[in-house]
Amino acid sequence: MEMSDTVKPLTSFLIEDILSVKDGTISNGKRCSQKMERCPQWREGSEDLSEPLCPQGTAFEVQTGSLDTSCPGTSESRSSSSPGKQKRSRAAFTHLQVLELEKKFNHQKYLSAPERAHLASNLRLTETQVKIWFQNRRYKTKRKQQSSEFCKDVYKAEGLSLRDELVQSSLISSFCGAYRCRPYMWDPWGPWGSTLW
DNA sequence: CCAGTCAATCAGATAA
DNA sequence: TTATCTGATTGACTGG
Repeated sequence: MEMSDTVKPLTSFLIEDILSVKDGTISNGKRCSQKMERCPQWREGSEDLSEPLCPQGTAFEVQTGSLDTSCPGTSESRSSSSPGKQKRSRAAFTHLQVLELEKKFNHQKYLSAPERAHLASNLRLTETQVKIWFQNRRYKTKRKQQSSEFCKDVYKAEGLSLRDELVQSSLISSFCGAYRCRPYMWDPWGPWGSTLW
């Protein structure tokens, strides 16, 4: 189960991938191209943050009404079923939004309220979305770091040498098995590895 | 009390 | 269909 490094994640969080998008040429943008289909606002070569950036079908549309509703959500039919229990919606941030969020996160892991508000308005996101994004981002980063440290510790504790291929492979496979449901915890290249520039 | 954080989990979207 | 990614939710905790 190779992770992000040998086979890059589909939604690339690699800053090099993200940055390579400038001039509108997406290096590996399978997923991006699909997002583009779903979001007419995302156009190639669009670096202008003044234009509408619309997360898709976010629940915050309902909560705040602050988002540009001109962009259709992915699950506009969600209101059609079970009136009592609203189906959870999931925004699909545009590539540009993620790019800017990543750039900001690269500089600072925590945002003050004014900074968050500014970024949110720049990206046409709600402050809550920006807050949650940073929250998730920090947590994911931390888990990655912890998993790699755990991996190192296992090798140390077991006194394994790299020659012990048999033991090594079984250890790795058991580790991978243990984290099958948490693939982001597996990063053989280190805590900040390739996902963190 | 409120707003923020982390940690864990849920669940939608999509690639394989 | 399954695996993966990731935005959103929840709950416990903290500081002002």
